[in-house]
Amino acid sequence: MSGFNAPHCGSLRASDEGRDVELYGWVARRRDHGGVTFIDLRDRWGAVQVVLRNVDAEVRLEYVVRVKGKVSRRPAGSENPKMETGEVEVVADELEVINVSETPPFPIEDPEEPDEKTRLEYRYLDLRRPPMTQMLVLRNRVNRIIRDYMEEREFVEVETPILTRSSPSGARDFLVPSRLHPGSFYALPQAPQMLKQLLMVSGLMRYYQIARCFRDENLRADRQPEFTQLDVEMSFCDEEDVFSLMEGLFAELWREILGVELTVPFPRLDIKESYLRYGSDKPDLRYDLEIADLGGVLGGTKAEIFRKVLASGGVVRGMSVPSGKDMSRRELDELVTVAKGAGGQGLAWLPGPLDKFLSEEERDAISRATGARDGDLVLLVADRRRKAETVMGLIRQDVARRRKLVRKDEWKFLWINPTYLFEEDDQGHLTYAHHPFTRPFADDMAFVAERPYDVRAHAYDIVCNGYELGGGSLRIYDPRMQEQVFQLLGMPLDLIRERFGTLLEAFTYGVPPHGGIAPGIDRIVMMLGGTDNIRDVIAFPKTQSMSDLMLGAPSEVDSQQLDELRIRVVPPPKSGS
RNA sequence: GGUCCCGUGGUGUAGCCUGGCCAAACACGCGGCCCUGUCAAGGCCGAGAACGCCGGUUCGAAUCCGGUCGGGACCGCCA
Repeated sequence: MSGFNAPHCGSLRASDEGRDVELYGWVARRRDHGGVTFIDLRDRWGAVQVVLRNVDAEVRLEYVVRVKGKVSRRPAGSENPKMETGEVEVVADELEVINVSETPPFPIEDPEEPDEKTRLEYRYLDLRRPPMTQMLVLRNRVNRIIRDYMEEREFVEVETPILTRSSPSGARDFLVPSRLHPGSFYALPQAPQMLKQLLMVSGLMRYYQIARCFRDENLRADRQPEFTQLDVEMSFCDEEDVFSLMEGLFAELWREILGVELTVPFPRLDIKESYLRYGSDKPDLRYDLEIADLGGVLGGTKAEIFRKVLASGGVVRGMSVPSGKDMSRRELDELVTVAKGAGGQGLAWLPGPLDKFLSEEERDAISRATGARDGDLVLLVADRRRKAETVMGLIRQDVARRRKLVRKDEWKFLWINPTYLFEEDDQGHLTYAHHPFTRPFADDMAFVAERPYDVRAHAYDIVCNGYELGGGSLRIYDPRMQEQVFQLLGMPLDLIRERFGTLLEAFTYGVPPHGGIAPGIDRIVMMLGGTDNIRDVIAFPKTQSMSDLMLGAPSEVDSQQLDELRIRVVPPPKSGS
């Protein structure tokens, strides 16, 4: 028996009328009328109605069956416009149950989704649900379009190792112990960053890879410990080359998959402006809410809370909510909870309890700065700059969602560019915002000693509808500039040599100017598939606590394996003791 | 490391705030019977959960409190 080349259940159409077919699939639904029974037979391509009359067989949901019969046009009036195959049915004269099925732990055909936990435990059944199967197919189409696009432009896909060495980006590594070198470990790649730059030294000129990356950091709805990037690096390029390459790719994906024509080039937004106006480095521009800095208009305020914050170097930010005066106290309290949940002090609003602490001139100035009109409500946050921005950004999202201000049919792509070379770490020290090979604006290096935080970098993120879809930069190829950056960072020579030695040495043998980018494929598929859950676009994902509920990973291993690796496990301290 | 939400038959929900009428309701599914044109088929009958786990409060807890485990969202973290 081979059903491999059998016609697809989901592909039968009126034009197939009269064909004798043999179908293989799963029983998706059964409608037993006594004398006649209908089953919907499902395969990867869809489902078709099979008519069983005088066919003797016990069929239940999810049984695997073979059906022999004739494709017929359905009797007039009984067509089902809801099914792709609804014009036809297969009149069976033979039905074989190849395998029976237990009642599945959740219904395969129900549009209602079961609990995430159950889905992940029985992932193979979850993937049998048609929307999930379709998501896998979609992801495959995305990969294929990407490969075609890159190949057409003469990029070469190169595979890089999974067992590698810690790379110069800031996340925690996953480690793999070495049996032959006890006490030494491989690291799984956070990204093939250094290797793709080495390939530029190799003269490959145009590299790409659909690359698996691993980061041992805490998860979010759009973050998994292992994820896939379209890793790209190119020689002799400038930013415009990277931008137009990517704009072309996204335009192609959106056209092919959604039939949507994106407007290119994408707009660009300075990272500082993005934080100021939207409270985020990945703003969702499908709604118009904008944040204003109120430090200027409140410079001389007598209102204690604002005065204090400003005096200690903090900021006051405000945002007007159109017709927001109708917001209930309860709704405002919920916003306060959002603010506090993000670590903020709270949230104030105008008009509101604060009115009496502000002069009329101040209130007018706030209205002007935030663009508030009659009937609008101004939300205010006072805090350290970073915190105020985070809080305002979350409030902005929340307000947009609850007031239904999001224009759901829009695709708001933009580049976050330029960005800045350095940022402040926890201790207030200078540190690199990206990675230490990010190329600064050459002109800005003139004032690097005086105003290091104002030095712009040739680095960019691509953002769509509030998601960061990828980021990259042009890299430093001038050894003197590189040395200068390391010096500014105060990195000791031996540390530099240890972490970046290979790359720096390679750069002494003729390095071309180069740069790249790495869009996240999982998030791209999320956008195209219309889901906000990254687990939906990964066949076998992990939970928020990084468990695989189906396989039971991670698991303990037997002591013999540990002995071989010369590893001893120190049990975690009991909590409370 | 922190904050918040959730955990009730196979599945999805209700009940929980305002303890007792809840050995727990509804729908789907499941088992049986009837039915030759349905398509979330229909009709009748039936089985199935002491309410994640542990402890406490109380005369009495699915409902209140504490802890714990698991899932989710977010902050920190992470490109």
